Amino acid sequence: MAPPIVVQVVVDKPLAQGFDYLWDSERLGSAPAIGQLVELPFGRSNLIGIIIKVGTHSDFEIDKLKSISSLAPLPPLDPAALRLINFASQYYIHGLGETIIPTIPQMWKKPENWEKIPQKLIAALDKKKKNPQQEPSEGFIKEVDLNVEQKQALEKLRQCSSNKKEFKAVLLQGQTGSGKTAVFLNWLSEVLDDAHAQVLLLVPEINLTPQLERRVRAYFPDKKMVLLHSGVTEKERGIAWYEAMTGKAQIILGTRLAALTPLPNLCAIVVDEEHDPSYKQQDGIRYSARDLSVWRAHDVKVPILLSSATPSLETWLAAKAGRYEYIRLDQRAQGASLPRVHLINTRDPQSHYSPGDVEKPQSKSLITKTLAKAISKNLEDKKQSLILINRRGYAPVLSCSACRWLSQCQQCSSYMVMHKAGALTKKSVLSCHHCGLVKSIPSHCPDCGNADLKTLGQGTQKIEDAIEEMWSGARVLRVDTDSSRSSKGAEELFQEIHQGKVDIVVGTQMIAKGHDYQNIGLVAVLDADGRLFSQDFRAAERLFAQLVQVAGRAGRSGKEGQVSGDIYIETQYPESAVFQYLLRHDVDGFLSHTAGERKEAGLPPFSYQALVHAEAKSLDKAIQFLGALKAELKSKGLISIGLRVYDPVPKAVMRVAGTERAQLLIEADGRKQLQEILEFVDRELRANSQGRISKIARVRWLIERDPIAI
DNA sequence: AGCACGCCGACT
DNA sequence: GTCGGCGTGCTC
Repeated sequence: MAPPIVVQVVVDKPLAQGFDYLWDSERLGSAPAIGQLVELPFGRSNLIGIIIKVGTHSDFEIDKLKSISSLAPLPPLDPAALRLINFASQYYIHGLGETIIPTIPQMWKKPENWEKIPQKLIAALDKKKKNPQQEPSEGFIKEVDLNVEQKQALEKLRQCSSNKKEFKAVLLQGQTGSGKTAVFLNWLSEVLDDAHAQVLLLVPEINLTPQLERRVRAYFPDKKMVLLHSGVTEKERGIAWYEAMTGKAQIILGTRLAALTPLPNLCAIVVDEEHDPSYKQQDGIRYSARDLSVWRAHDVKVPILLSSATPSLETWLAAKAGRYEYIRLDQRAQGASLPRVHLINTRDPQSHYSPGDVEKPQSKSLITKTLAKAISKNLEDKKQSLILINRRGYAPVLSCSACRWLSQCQQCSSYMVMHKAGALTKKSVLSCHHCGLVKSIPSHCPDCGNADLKTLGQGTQKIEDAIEEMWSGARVLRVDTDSSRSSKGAEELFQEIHQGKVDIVVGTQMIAKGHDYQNIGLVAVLDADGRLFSQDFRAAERLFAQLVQVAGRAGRSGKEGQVSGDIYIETQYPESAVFQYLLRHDVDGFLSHTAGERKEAGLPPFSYQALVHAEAKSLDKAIQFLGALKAELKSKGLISIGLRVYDPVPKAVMRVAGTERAQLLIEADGRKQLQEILEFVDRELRANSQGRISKIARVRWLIERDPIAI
């Protein structure tokens, strides 16, 4: 008798090993293959798993092995997809099973569906074919209509992709309005000349997909495009993923979660706004979709284009050093010019209203005199204004005027934010943005009974009120996650701006992303300083990118030709580098300056970092746990030259929803050194844990490679 | 992770 | 006497 077939599978549990099962070819009706999705009995439940090994041997006793119970009606994940997942698992120190299974859409994870899926799939695809979705298409710029600079960029890109089967990373750097999208879509059109070619197009957030989707449709009306992002329904996502992994879809447009989709005929990757922090996943396996995509392009030998107006320091330095191809677009296409940047020094009394001022508003103004004048002028010119304040709610803290009471959250080490009544909540409330706790507003101070409670600081709601009061005739719209959740969807709010139904928009960073408005004459940024002096060394880099992005919203080309807008930034520190480089629109100067600082301090990208996160009932336990880990590393002689292990510290927001959080920073001069120490840490912690919770003191831990916020 | 097994305290 | 607390160990 032939020896039994043994397959090894991985499952979605925080377990490092695979598990062996018997494969009954007769019952399952086919031979096993690596990458196949199967159902299996596990303990006393049934799970799904992916086959990672096929053979006849097992380290486990063969007659104690259970059998694979069923097989998904799905081709196996292709070898390149498995290599990518395997790399992600090793690089980010995360179990293979819990890396791979979460990338599969829900629809395919239910074995009870498997039998009926084939018919359903055929029906769904048939229906789509009969009623092709008619999205409006727009923004199609033919190659002949590109400007000289764009044509040169396109030519360079073509050279990069002309040698079939060669890896090439390209940075396409150009300010908003320089026509980066038109360049890469024209480039992709050539890549897509091959009828089977697949291209992966990544965008940071779903907000950005509708506009890009319409544009891609305009370029490729005959190509099959699928969308993969969190806004797509489970069923659609299951079908889109299937079409991508079987090579039926040519264009895969999505957010970071699309980066791990198996794509058997992948021929090019584009990462739009490559610097954007939302490419970094912040829970589960904390991967960077941009970094993984670069690895993937290298692995399957295809070109990858990274596009941005403000590249990440990592990418910019790689381009400068010649490791990446460097293509620049320095002109604004279609004749638009750069917005004028104005810094308003809020320490300067001249900026504020003084008692004698004629137009002095009744109440204390939240907006400086300079900015108020500019907004009035902009209203007269019949232009829209965008006011940015990166704080949701009415005020970030409520305080007692008599004692020292502040609206501290009971479960978190942060303050509860005051939200005024609106569609979302019937009454005004205090809300914690960390744990989600909502409380009614106390009428008296809980500590001293004083009835006079005051708000400190301001959020979008308070600014909205202030603006409505100052410009009573103007139509004001607030756009933040609260307003887009309660009344209308974000897309609908954006449409109102597009259609000119609004004069002044008040909102969070949300309004700055992706949407190109045609009639914005003024952009104001209130309270940008909060992020200037953050503990996080990347804060300035992020602030700069955001400011350049919002500045780009002003002064896009109007129908009448050249229109340039103004951007006003209120700050107490106009002399700081971020603002000074912004004033001159000097992206490269800022990056060069930042690179110098980082190099001096030995920070990334001149070193490599990882965090060990720890969560426990008490801060002491979390700190002690990390302290013991550090001591262990020291005693084993693992902290060698070029490797720094810092002391464990409480996190910036130390307590969330009642759990205390701490972290340990590990920094290495080389990637390999970091990999080795992290593998040791993982083995050590796993040996003393059940899952990711330590046996002693019950501390939940997690390793995070290349953290973007410290 | 999720779940059963197991060994000690305060309840019908 | 037993219900249930969570420490410990296992899942092929």
